[in-house]
Amino acid sequence: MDDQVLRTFIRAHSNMPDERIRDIAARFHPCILQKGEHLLLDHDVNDRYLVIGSGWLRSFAIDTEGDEVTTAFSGPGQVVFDADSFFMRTPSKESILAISDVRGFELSFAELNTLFHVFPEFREMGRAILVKALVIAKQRMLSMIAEPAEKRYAALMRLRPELFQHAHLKHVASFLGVTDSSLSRIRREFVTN
Amino acid sequence: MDDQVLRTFIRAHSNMPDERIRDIAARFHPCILQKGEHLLLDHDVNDRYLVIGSGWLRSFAIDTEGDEVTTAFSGPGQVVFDADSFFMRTPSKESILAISDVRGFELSFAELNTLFHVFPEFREMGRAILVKALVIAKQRMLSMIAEPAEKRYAALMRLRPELFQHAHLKHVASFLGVTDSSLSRIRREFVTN
DNA sequence: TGGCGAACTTGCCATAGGTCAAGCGATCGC
DNA sequence: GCGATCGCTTGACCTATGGCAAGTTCGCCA
Repeated sequence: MDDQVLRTFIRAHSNMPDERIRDIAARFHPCILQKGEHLLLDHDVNDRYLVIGSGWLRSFAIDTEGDEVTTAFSGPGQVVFDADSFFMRTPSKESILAISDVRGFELSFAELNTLFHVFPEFREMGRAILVKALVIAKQRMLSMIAEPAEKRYAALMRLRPELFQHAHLKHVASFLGVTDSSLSRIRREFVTN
Repeated sequence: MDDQVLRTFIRAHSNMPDERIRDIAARFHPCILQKGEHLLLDHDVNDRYLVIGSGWLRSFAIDTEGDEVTTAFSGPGQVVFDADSFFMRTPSKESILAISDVRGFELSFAELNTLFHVFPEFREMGRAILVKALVIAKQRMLSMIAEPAEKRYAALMRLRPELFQHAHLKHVASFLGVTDSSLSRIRREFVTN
């Protein structure tokens, strides 16, 4: 598979010269997942740092009631892994599942660390990605606290409309922090108004 | 001021030999803040990476309604800074305020980066701290979605009881994602039961 | 092609939590 | 020492969202 997507990804998160980007991209391995396959299973140690070329994945945790809570949807041009498990080498508290056929490029923890060591700019990029993940988590937190479900839905619709083409509404619902029934009612308002 | 707290902090987040820890600790500058003083003001670029020796700080953002939402309380032995602003050199979306007199040790962005460069183990520690912050944000997210306010309050009471000695209840309320009235009612249940 | 199950919707009712305004005790400035 | 202010509580009422169960649509597979 062509690693154009991968190079674009690296370029988007750093400002390295193209040659350096090519060197780094060459270290990744192609990865293929079929719809329904897991990239990571709850309780395993995450050892796959995946940059998505095509397809979508869903990350989710199990809450105290035993219900799934979707924590992320990831699509083309995004990286997906559980930072906690991956970097701390601990059993993961979430699972990551392919919700369509997926193609991409991946690295193991050891490989990523080697690259971090060899290319300081790539290490910087790694940090920037962590910081961005943190920003996203904090923003989601804020909107959970301060915005009503309807506004959160509208924002998601506006910012990530493609997501609705690939994910089931009940998973979008748990991502938004509402039940599927409530999401259904919210959507009705949007259609009729 | 004695930098014992600082060395304990470094030891808690890495496994460097004591000598190395001493070298690193020596690079920090003492920091003193009076109650009511800001460590960081909304819209400024955060350039202070503070390890708290004594005292408490509150981090908060302003929501779309213009109301404060408390995003963190930080006390002795914790580090406080806005990762987004600090590492990305962008205007901060939150403020950090001393809610009691504070003593600690700080580094600027430039100084931290120099240390990261000189001591690879310290750089690892920096990453571990980012990852831990991300884990905390995700856990809070989960409990926001899956737990009722009463359970979130009970958990906070259990895990960080000291916090209630230093923070106003209305700020604890916005941290828990409820109004001060609701928190008051929740607390009543806990007293009478 | 018929039937099953999954995804989604909907109605009805229950409830957690929000809003607003008032009360109340402690603290602070004068 | 006294009024103003602040932090917190409380009551009355309201709204958003949840829980549950039934209904609908649709794709998939026997």
